[in-house]
Amino acid sequence: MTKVNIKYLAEKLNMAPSTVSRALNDSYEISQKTKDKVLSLAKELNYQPNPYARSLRAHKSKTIGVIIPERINNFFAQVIDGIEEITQQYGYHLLVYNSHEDVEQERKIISYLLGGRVDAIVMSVSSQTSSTEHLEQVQKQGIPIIFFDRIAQDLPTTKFITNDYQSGFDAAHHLIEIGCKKIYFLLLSKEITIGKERLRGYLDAVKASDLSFSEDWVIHCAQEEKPNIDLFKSFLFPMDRPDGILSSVEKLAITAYQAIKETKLRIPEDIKLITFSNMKIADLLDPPLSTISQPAQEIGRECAKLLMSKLTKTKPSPIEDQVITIPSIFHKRTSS
Amino acid sequence: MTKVNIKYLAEKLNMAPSTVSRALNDSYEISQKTKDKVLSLAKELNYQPNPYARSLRAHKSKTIGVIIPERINNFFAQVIDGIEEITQQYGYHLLVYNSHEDVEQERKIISYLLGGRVDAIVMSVSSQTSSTEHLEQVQKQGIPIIFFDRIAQDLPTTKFITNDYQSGFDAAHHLIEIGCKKIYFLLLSKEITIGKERLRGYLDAVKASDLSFSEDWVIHCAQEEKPNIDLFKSFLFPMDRPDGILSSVEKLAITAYQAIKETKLRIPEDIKLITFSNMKIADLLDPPLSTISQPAQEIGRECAKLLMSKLTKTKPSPIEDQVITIPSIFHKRTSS
DNA sequence: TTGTAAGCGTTATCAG
DNA sequence: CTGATAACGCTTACAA
Repeated sequence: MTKVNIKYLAEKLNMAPSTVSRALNDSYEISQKTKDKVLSLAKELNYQPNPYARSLRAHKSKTIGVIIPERINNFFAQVIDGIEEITQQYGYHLLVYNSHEDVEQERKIISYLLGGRVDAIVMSVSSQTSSTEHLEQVQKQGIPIIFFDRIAQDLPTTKFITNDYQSGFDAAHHLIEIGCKKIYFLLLSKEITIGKERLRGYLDAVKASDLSFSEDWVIHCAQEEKPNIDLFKSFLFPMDRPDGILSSVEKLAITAYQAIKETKLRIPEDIKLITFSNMKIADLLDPPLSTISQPAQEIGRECAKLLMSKLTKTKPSPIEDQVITIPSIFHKRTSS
Repeated sequence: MTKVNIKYLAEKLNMAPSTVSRALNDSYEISQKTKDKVLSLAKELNYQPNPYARSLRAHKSKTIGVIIPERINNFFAQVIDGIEEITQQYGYHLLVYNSHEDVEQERKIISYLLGGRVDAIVMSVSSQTSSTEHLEQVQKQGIPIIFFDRIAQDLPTTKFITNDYQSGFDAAHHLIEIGCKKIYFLLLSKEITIGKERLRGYLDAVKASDLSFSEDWVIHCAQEEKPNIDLFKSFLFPMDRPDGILSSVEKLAITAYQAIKETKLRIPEDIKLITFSNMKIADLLDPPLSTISQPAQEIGRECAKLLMSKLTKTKPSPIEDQVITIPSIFHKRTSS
């Protein structure tokens, strides 16, 4: 475990460390002969530059922090794949954190990242996140932070979302068109923007129809599966049950499927269901599940492209305060 | 974007940087009064230590590198959650990389990690990985590396796996018991250990029976979905098709479901199917899919515990060369 | 109990 | 074209 560093190479070669450094960085002011000597020894001894010395010197880490609220979720996995696809082309690394939908965790993670560990942050906020002081902190420290999907609306930065309002509207409208009279909306949290927007679309569609909407059509769900199962069964069993469900996130739709199975109701005959989801196997469910799927990889790529363009520019321009919308796609399947 | 560092604090407080440093680190040789002053100013100015300066000095990064072959996969997501659960208790960070089942990518990632960027690596090798020079490199550099699930058998280190042989045997045995006469085995790659072990279990079970086993019962699949669909249909259509399938990984089982759907064969009447998988919603598939599910979170936790115990010890002991088995669980559902 | 100084590995600046 | 030197922010002997 000999530590081969620039100094060591320099000694071996009878050169100054600075010369070695320049040769390694292919500086124009070094002769080809010297470069060759240095490179070949470096290769032979398997020299690897110390990233932390570099970071310390350069004040940048070539590392991006990614914070998601849930890891076991295709959507977020796809987004990260998209981010990585771009960032790795620029030699950037990804520090990935799971906030588990918990603001406290989120705050802690943010505080870790404040010391310059990352050059930028891309995140989707937890469903509990209402106050955004901790996120403002990040900006104050001069660390670029951008959001996707679950965004912090008030922070002046770029946010990537899908057309949540329109998708919510369209999905609800579709349910109405195929004959649903009582359509429930499954909401994970009223804090998060996507929930709000999807809900708004749903509400507008329902209210524009001649259905007799009532506030209790909007179901405020828990994070955990157990209470949700009970909650869902409580409104599925009675005679005045809904005949349509629009779920704002995949997790709740899965739970709904389970609850419906237990009630012996049939999909889509007795109850129709649509959900926002990036599940690969919606086709294979019983019955195939209608989904609104988000362009997850693309969202990730766009986030990364934006950051890379900002970070690799010598004269850094600030990140614009804007919302960029990448449309989702509705996949009609048997469940609706 | 004022950079508040120790020097800056020291100036403000009229103290030496070393005093501030010691106070921040709660050194016993600093008076309570001084500590209070330092801490309060640090808090006020929101001081965050520079992790890279620390890393450079301490020769450790408090960072673990995680390499997986696929991110959109519940198993790996769960493992990472398990790892993070433990490492964050110790203040460690996770650099996560996706090799996309590609050895070249894997090599590249490893080379990034060689410079001391991480204190240890936990990984699952790509299905293409046969030679392991690049992994030996890591050990030579003195960086602890451990494996889970897809292991590099020959490297002297700790590997966490599940009882792949036994599970393969049991699943095949189960298929035989419920009447299958011709059981195909879906193999992703003959390079990876889990494939080999699961296959070995399957082979032993089949050969111990009175089925007329033939080599072509073992299907060597491609990485991509398209060719696999065609491959599967090519053996599902003929009269002498199999009546049982054991899939060594989730991805192939999904593809098999799709192919079977297209052939109009019925599961489980015409063909029975079992797969290794950590899918949450096997229950909701049509029909519910029998799975062998691995204790993913626990595997992650165990990997992390081992590393943490090694890394946080002052007198570091080497990582033992051993294979630790954590058993999988068979969930019988309708598909078998 | 506090201060001084050196060094972790790199690279930019300034000389030569 | 190459060498010496300083500095990034932090910690730790060693001094006081």
